[in-house]
Amino acid sequence: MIDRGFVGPKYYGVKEDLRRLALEAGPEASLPTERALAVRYGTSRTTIRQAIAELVAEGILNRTQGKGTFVAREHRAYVRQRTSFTDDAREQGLRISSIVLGIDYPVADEHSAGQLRVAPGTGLTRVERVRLIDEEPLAHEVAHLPGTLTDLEQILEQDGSLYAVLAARYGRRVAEVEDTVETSIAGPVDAGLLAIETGSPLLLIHRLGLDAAGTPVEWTRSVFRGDRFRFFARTHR
Amino acid sequence: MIDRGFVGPKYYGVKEDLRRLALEAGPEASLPTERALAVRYGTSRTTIRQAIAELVAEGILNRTQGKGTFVAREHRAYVRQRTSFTDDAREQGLRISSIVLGIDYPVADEHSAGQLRVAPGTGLTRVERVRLIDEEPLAHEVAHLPGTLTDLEQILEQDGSLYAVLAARYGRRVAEVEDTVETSIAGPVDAGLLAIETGSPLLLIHRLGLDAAGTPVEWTRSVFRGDRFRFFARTHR
DNA sequence: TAGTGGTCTAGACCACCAA
DNA sequence: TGGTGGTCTAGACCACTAG
Repeated sequence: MIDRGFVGPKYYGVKEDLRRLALEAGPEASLPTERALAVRYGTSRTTIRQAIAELVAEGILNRTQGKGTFVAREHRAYVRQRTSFTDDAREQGLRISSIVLGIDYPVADEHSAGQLRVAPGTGLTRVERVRLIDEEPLAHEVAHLPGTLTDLEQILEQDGSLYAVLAARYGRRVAEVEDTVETSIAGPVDAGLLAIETGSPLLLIHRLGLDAAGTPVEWTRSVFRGDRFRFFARTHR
Repeated sequence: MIDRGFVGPKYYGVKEDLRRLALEAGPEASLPTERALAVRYGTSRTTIRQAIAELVAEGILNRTQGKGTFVAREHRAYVRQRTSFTDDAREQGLRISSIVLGIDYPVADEHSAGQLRVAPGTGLTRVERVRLIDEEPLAHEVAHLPGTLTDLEQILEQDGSLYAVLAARYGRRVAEVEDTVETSIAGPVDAGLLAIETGSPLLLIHRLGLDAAGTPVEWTRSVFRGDRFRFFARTHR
């Protein structure tokens, strides 16, 4: 609605041109090598890499050391419409799975105690997982549960839904959830777990699950791949 | 919970060291120049810039051409708890304002018609604004309203809240909103409007406002600064 | 005008992958 | 082994800010 004449730096022109090429070439197509692009555009490889880097951050391109640079499959389709990752995904007919990285039993520090509304020093159960959709890692989650639930591990392997296990085994039903959503940047750990590059944008979501009485049942910190995930919320005014 | 030994590339060590320095120095503190840091760390300026770039993307640092690099004021405190930016901000005691970039009257294309559930070709009112908090640009919004509301401009200047104007002047009350939240990357236009760098992470939010009968009243595309904004949602299961 | 960050170059070596 | 992307260098010039 406002006419914006704009001429940016050279890498920006390259970037927009590559974006167009990627769109035409379609998913899975491979791009020329960085060195070839540098020749084609009459620039240095650095300039090409700056352009590619931003397109990777936007989820348009993927690149793998030793292999090459490719047009990403476009599917930012996953939403979080209800309250359970498992339910959401099943509803969309997606094959979901989890890798349990670890379960341990720390005592509540000041922050987690405040979130879960228990006394600092209370025993907690902490579950660290990577969530996958169609075999692709999508999220890294650390859930904090009040109490020491020592038989959680075996149960979780059967049914990937933490909420279902909490309800069926422990009688803790989540009736309401509070989410905060913000952006974050992948550090090397999250980048490795999610198979993305350091510096990629993430959605950082903190979720507090409450039972019908308003008692906290679960407090989870999750990072989701920013290029694959879309958060959905419906609010009555 | 999982021990992760990690030694990254050189720029990553510099980055984490600068992060610590920034934390110690406190908000508004100025960093040494890139050239000075290059000498201090025994690297090239390129390496220093890569470290700084990621800290800027995380909202830890700001930099301005010709001035220098500074520790950002930490305040990612703004939430969107209710349904109106104006209400949310007032509730938190923040000074908010808007700049109306333009109002025009396009006809609905296929996509906006689908969102607003009107026939393609229907007249719309489009309002493009920059939203500011404490004089700082925070969001860039383009709202689409069904119908041709030609006297909107003067009214909006008096009361910044589009929702309030829609209710008071046109009897359209928003009873429910649906938000989708995803990440995006600032292009040059958004970067200029929001006073951030190209490539900075953004929260891209699409909001559909419905009245009590479920009729769409407003459909808005917003980009929020990812380093300053936190989205909040409460959902009953 | 001096100094800052912004962009770009041409090249080097490394880490990883596939044949 | 050859080719890819990943990191890094030493330097150049430009655009912008401030005194």
